[in-house]
Amino acid sequence: MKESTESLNFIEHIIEEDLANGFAKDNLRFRFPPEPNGYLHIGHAASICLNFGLGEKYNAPVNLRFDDTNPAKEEQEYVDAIKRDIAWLGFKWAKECYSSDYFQQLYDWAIQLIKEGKAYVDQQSSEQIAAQKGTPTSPGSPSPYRDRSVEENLDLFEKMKNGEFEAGSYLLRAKIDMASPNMHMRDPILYRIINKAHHRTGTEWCIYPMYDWAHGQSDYVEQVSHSLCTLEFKAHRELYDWYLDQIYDSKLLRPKQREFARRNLSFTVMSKRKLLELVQKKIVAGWDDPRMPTISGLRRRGYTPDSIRKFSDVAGISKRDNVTEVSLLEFCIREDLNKTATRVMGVLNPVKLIITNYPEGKSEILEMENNPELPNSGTHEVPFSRELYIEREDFKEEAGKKFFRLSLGNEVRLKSAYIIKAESVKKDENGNILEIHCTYDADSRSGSGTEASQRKVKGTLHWVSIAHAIKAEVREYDRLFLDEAPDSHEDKNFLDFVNPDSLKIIKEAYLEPYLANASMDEKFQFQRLGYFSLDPDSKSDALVFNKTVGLKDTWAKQNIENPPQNQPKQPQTQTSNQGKRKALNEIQQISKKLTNFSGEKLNGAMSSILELAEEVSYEELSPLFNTAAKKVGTRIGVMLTLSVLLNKGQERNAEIDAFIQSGLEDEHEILKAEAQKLV
RNA sequence: UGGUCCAUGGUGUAACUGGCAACACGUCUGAUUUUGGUUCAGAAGAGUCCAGGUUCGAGCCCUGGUGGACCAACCA
Repeated sequence: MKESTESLNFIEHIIEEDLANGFAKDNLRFRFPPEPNGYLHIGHAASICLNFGLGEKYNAPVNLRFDDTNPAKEEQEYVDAIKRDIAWLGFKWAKECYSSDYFQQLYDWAIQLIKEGKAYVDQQSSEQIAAQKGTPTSPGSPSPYRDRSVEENLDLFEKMKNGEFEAGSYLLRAKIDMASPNMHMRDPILYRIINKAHHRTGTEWCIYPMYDWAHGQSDYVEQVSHSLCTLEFKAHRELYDWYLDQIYDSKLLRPKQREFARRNLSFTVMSKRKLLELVQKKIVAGWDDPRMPTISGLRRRGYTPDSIRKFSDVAGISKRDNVTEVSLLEFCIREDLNKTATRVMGVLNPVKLIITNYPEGKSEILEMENNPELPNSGTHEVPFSRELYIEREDFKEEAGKKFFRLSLGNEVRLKSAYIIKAESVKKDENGNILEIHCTYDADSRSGSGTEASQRKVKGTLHWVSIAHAIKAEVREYDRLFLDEAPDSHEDKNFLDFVNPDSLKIIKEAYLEPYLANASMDEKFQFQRLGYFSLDPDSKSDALVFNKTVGLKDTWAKQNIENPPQNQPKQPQTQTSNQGKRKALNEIQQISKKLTNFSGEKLNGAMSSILELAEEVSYEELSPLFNTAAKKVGTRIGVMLTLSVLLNKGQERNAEIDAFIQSGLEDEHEILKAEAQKLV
């Protein structure tokens, strides 16, 4: 068991409490229950890591159960992809299960329900049934077929099962409560007729159980102790329990469902339906497009299982709506790759550099560290010669004080090689730089131990020898959407926010020859650029690298004006994405802090209160006259608001006078002063 | 208009039966650095949606508001 110092999430608290109440640890059992109708994404990873993590923590089995009750949507392809992804994440399931394994048991239980008068066959259209269902605010009404005899129900259900009816013509429904405030309890559907081959049971069945009927019973069959799912299933819990009540044998373990919030990531979408839409509309190249938040997309992008597990761990589990910043995910992958990726050099946007005092035709082999973070990671060879490519952005004819790279008359080091000095440039008729002419210090070779080699220079550049470089394609990715939460806008479709520049293909990048032998599972850091790994599109003579994530770049940051977000909350406008909050409410929140403020902050806060006060009515304000004496800030805010109302012609009354009087008698100077103004 | 759930720095989570609000990401300094990376040292940023109550003491408990999410597929 974990140290008690470690903080637990609320699910773990529930389990600890169950254990404390006598639940046997050996009976703990979990499951991850995907529907095989799409690929797993980073949101699923949260659930996978939660369930399998619990399994590891408590040494309990975790089943992988495919919730395959709808042959119209599900396919073997998805089953395979899901298994691959979970295994890749490094988790081992105890048993591979399928809801379809329990179809016979489910059917038998359904017969039992019918015999007990708790289920009936309906034969209305879906429109009729929907109409009878009522709305969340008004009760439903019973189906005319609700009170069929047991015999008739049994007979019809038998015929449904035998395929004697058309798809959609008959249903089996549970008889619960058409007036329940919980819509799911208004005679939910148990079975529907679907004439489609199932990926596992083929054409054996033509009736298929609904999610609610299958899920809890599957948990029960597998003796899952804690059935964890996302919040939108909260309302299903009552039904989950009702179904269990009907079939539960008290000698067996009774599963319980608990719900947690799904994890959202900023600048992307996280629903299988929407991801499928991106695939089908060819906005991305497929489920495993490196821009997709799918596990397979992240894998192709170069993310590691560890980084995803770390992300899930550090993001946590709770019950509130959330949008986690992608920067957290990026932190997790950088942290991992920094320790493991082999350092290499590649030039993405080349400009030619000629070392004029380096002998023509000469080349030499230099040594380069594989990974400075890993003590025994060794070195690899990198060829050096007279003509090199460096990054175009790494040269400026005239540099400012803060530019540490190459400029005319200044020295920089070429990583793992020599110190060079830029002497002149050759340009075309449009002024574009064609060549940079440099001289090098022959004594300054890295690792030679000479005094010259240890000289401090302002910058270090990566480079590649033109004669030895290999060409490769490099694909750089940016966020797929321009909006932080693209699917949270009622008035706009998430596709409206697709980033048109999310993919940048560099057809000819120049890489050091060492990379010719790169393998698919190797991770690289292209020095000063970021982390890269091979894309499966690669051929042995045509490599394709994906950029996983860039290095943190404090230089780039200086060149972009980014709005500081570490400022104290501006009291002025609190509109944000919370929708319009009531003005008074905002005033209250600002007022509360008034006594902590001084100077400009105080003035700012007070003037925004005065502004907001324009929208406040006397009826709203007057209850706050009773605000406790010790809550001075709120009382000042109320006093300010009152002054605005009085200015607008609000008549004075006893209530108002009393409030002003109380302010006059107060010890707090600001409050007293504001009250004074109203006398 | 009903039911259910949620509300803690910019973001994500903590705070065990009430006890001076913690951690991570992000942001900003400075040092080190043959990656403007890493590492190291430090800083700013919330008084916990609002109000009332209980209490010596409330982010945690009670009451009433406010805001947000979910619920009416023969989907899961």
